[in-house]
Amino acid sequence: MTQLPTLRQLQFIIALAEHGSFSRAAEAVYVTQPTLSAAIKELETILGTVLVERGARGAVLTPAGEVVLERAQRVMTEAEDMVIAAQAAGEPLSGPFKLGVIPTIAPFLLPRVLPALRTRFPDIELFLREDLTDRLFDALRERRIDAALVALPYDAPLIETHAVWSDEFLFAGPPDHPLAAREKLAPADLAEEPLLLLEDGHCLRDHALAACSTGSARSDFAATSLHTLVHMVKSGLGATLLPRMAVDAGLVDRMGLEVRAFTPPVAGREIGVAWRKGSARAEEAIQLGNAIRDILESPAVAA
Amino acid sequence: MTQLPTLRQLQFIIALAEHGSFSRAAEAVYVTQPTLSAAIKELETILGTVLVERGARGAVLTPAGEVVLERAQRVMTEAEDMVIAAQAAGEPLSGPFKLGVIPTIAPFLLPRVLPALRTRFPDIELFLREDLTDRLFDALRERRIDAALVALPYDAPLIETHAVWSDEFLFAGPPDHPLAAREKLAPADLAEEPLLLLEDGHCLRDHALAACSTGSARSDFAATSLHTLVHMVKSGLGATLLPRMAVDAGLVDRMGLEVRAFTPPVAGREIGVAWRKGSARAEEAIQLGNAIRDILESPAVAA
DNA sequence: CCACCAGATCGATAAATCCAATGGATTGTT
DNA sequence: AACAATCCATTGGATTTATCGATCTGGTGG
Repeated sequence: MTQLPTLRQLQFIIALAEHGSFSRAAEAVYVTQPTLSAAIKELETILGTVLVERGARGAVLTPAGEVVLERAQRVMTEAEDMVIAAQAAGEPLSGPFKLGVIPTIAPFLLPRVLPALRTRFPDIELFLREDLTDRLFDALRERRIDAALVALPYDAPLIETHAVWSDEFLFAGPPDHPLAAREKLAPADLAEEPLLLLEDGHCLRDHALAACSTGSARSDFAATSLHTLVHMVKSGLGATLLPRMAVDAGLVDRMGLEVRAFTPPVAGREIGVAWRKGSARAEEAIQLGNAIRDILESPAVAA
Repeated sequence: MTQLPTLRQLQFIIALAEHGSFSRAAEAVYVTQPTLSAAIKELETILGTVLVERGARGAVLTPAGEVVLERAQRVMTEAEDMVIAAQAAGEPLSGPFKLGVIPTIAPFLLPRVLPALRTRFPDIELFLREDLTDRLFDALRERRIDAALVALPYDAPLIETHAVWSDEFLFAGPPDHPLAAREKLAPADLAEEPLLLLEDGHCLRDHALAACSTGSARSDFAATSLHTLVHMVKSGLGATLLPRMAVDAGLVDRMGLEVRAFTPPVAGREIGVAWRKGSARAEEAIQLGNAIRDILESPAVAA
């Protein structure tokens, strides 16, 4: 068995590469320069290769050093992931947990579930971040957040998901809208109507368009949030599809809008949790999703 | 910064999981049982979780322990890869190197390049393994071999390749074969002929079939090696395509077969090196491939 | 009830880690 | 040309850590 390096040594060479100087790297990892020098030297002995070019102006990695650096960073993140995964396995959903939520879910879901979540997981410190799906997925891949609540389906590499519940689409239009009077109403009936939707980038836009298969959106107007969207509908600019969750949360209360469900089969979008493939907190993400489902299914508390 | 475990501790818990007993695991990693006990205990402290269920009949991992085990194994292989990559970067193509070669290349290529390879890389210890492409790729993925010489294109996940040289297909048939007399000969001309090929699993079979687009093989006969294949051709069972490399190596010498090149554009297969994606020896595999190309392009030594 | 085996504990010792101080080499400045 | 400023290597000694042998404890099965 060949001698293995120490994680500490890997940490050191990463710091050395980052700072380009033994002294400054040593400072960064809270050891003295001789300690770091000795550690690097021993790492070079173990690996049988010179990793660092020592000069009067500091230290530069050799090509072999670059190779080692890259691998060392991977080893370190894997090791850190292991620590997180272990802590999570021992005491799930405790400590800091960074959750991303898309803007068409956040304002309607969070007020409803956050209190219950805190009751169920008293040790959790939930950090929330509201952003578009694309950017949340980027954040997941870059480990800036632990999980995200998004609408599915949404194709994304290196991302895994777990469905939590279905969010039905409702028709919403001005009171005098011709479709509002129909007995039966299918999403496809909107195909001929100009649809008022959120601006590009919001997945709700794409899912709504997909729901009324051949429909096309008004290209001259687009809303930046569901709240502005309903105001635009109120102004008679067109009809739209709203997620039931937003309506239940009171999005259109006292707006004087015509809102009605579609005749079955209903259309909608699937809400789910997403996490980076291989994430140390994948199991927790699933548990969180299930907990949210439970909370949503339990009778709502009267305000 | 959270405290990180030691690679040694990870090594210990892997051994513990493997042997199911503190004493035997300690033996396996050449420490005493108290040492291993202390190390595991400290690992549990660092991770803040109980990893092992201690019982009178030995030790069993807790669910959290299983999670840690899985991650720990990944960290360890990453770390080992780092050592290998570093050593390879410092002194490329030295030490043991396990190379797989497909059967339609090995007997014709190796005698020609092995001596020169040993001259060029005197410190290498080349271990050779002859097998079908599928099995070589499995071996690459399972880290049992470092690189493989195969024929491309060949679709395989987690495998990367680097083309080395092109191996032209030649027509081979009995002397009285009607096609042998043609002035111009294209692979497509074989479409109507019954083709004699290697048995299923050999990539040469697929590449040859692809070369004469609509061709179909004789389903009643298939050869197990190129040597038996030429004997079957000699017996008048049909015609075939042979890689030029095999012919150059003397496969059909004194056989009395009609062998001729196709009129350009010629058909053939690409020979290349393959390695597991992310392999620590990817760079060496490429270098080895380039070295083989150099050797093949240099004037052949007269026997 | 008693061996027996497994793991925990203990005390001593060997080894690794770390630091402060120092040395040698190079670069930039006066 | 001498000097000051960096930078990394080295040294020696203090501290911490790892490891071992011996021993203890607590379940299991006979």
